Amino acid sequence: MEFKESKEKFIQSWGVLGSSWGINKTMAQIHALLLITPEVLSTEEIMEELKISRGNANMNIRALMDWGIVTKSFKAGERKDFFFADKDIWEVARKITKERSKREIEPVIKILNELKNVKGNDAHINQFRETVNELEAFTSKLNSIVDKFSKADEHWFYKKLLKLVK
Amino acid sequence: MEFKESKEKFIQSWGVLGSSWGINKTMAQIHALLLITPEVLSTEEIMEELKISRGNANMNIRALMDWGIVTKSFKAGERKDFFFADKDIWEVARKITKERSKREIEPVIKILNELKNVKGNDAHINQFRETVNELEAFTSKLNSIVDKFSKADEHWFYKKLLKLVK
DNA sequence: CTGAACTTTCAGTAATTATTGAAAGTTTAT
DNA sequence: ATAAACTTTCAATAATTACTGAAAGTTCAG
Repeated sequence: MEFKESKEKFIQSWGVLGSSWGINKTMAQIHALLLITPEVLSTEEIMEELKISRGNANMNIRALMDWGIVTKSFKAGERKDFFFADKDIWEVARKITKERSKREIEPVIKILNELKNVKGNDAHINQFRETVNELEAFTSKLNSIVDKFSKADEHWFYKKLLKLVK
Repeated sequence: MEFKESKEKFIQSWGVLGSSWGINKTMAQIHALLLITPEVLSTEEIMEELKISRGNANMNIRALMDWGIVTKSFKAGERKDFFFADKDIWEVARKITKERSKREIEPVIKILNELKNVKGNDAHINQFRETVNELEAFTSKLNSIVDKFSKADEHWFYKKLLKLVK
């Protein structure tokens, strides 16, 4: 396969994967492009490569910076901004995990904890309470694993996981 | 908080969580409703409770059955279908994990493996190859953990995880 | 068979989410 | 201070995705 074709396929696939995990397509594609590019890229270059508008590029680059997986950089004598992606996949996974836990899992745990306190004692309320309790326990456990993961240094966790998988 | 209010909040929250993880809102809400309902429900009852149309209810119930987390049931002397959700959260998580791995992760691994073979040797191609290799390695490892998880019996894995989190 | 009870499908529509592009804002060299 | 170079914002629009409801399909008791 030609490089150009491979590159397009890679960017395309990463976009699809992103969409199915609640990350928008363009954001995932910009990230993919930066991941495979050895040097830094300007907004213009990203726009051109992905055939997207300035506004779209700007917003999604910013989102990637908010997630902490893309960084702004400067070139001597140049006025515009350049960007590059953290190439360490482990680190990227950690940051994404942490961010999604914070944005999506923690608020749900909070709500589940509130809902535990519902009063009453017919079959419906009992089933409700049981489900909420189980979900809360499960989600909290999951979240604490995720948290451990997002704080661990690569080696510690990696070794543990490998052992787990054997 | 009143039961009715709690119930609505729960269904609502589960819908939001679903959306941000690529599961459609209604599907998540139907699942939430079935989870907290001790007895089986008919399509009509689900429609009524969630204020959704017959078509929508039908399609999403079917999707839940495809995922293996909702089951059709029959009542003696009644002609219509009734449904209930598997209440074992662990089991539900396993099934969802397995299904998403199959639908979303495995195809990506396949593509990454194809892309490993790109020929050439300038800086761009080298970076491309390196990124693709790392992503493939990472994703495969992740997937094998997920696979282990989806096959393990509750106890084995649970114990290991607990040790991990300590 | 027939038709009532029920389920499924799907074209049309609504709701949501993403994208554009031009205008406003900011920064910096002169 | 000015204006060129660049970035950000956001209202309008496009694209995508979800939902409705009526019609077609299926099943089964009589």
